[in-house]
Amino acid sequence: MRIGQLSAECDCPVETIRYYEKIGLLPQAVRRANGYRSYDEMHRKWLQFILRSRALGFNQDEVRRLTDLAHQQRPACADVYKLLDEHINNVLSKVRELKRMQQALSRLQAQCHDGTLHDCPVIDELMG
Amino acid sequence: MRIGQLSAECDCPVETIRYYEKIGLLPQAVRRANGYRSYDEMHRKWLQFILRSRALGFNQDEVRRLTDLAHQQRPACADVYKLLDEHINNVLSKVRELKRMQQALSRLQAQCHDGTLHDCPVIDELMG
DNA sequence: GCTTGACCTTGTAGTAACTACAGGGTCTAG
DNA sequence: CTAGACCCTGTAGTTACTACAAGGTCAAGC
Ligand SMILES: [Zn+2]
Ligand SMILES: [Zn+2]
Ligand SMILES: [Zn+2]
Ligand SMILES: [Zn+2]
Repeated sequence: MRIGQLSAECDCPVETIRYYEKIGLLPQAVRRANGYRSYDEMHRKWLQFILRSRALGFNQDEVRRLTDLAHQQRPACADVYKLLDEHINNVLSKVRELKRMQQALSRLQAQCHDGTLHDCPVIDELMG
Repeated sequence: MRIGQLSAECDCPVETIRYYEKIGLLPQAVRRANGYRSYDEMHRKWLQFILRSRALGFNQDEVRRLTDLAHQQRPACADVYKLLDEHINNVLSKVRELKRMQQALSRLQAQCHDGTLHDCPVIDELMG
């Protein structure tokens, strides 16, 4: 399988695949005589592993730790559990931060009275 | 007021102040004979305006639009209202995305059974 | 046989919003 | 007169990609 087909099957840009290889997340592709990268099912599995992890919000360092764990013959559940725990806490604190913003923003927006005012109090409040 | 004092008063790193000036968010500081930047109350107001906006999650482009509005003699409430509306929607969609992640992560974590297993099913699920 | 087009290669530069120096100048206190 | 705190510019690093530029490879069609 060449990179284009892997890209299509995993719905992941070719540049991203090459990038993951370059930073050592994805195992090196086998090279054909003409220099083209060649992939097999194993590569596809790893790429999907990475993509699923990214979709769950893990950053590159966390994905690397996950792949390291996955490379072990018997991945230690406790390690995975801890990694998930830390990450869930990160996600939850981002949610809290965004909700705080959203509430402050909605409170500000209410001062506009549907935008019918001619001199916006929001600007005044931001100026302090 | 020199940059150090402004930095201390606004709790904002000097580098960030210089950066905001460079990208044109903050009005140019007046220069003293020795080349040092000199600030007055007006600058402090604008810096705080920017910092408050950033704390509400507005990106640089949005902050620029906000400062443009704030520079008008009578800021149009409707414009501010719309800007807030768009931004609130961005924030809400980020919240939804993060909640989706958090739920998926918690579901995965539950499969670990408190990390007492010796072969982690999370890894298997991520591999697909 | 030759060309066209899709595909592949590398390497570099750009994005957002800063942050961290390196290498140097200025000013005040002891 | 010198140590230390402050200031200057400019460049490079961060994250996680994305977008070229410049060029090589290969199969199909004329
Ligand atoms: Zn587990
Ligand atoms: Zn995380
Ligand atoms: Zn308003
Ligand atoms: Zn926004």
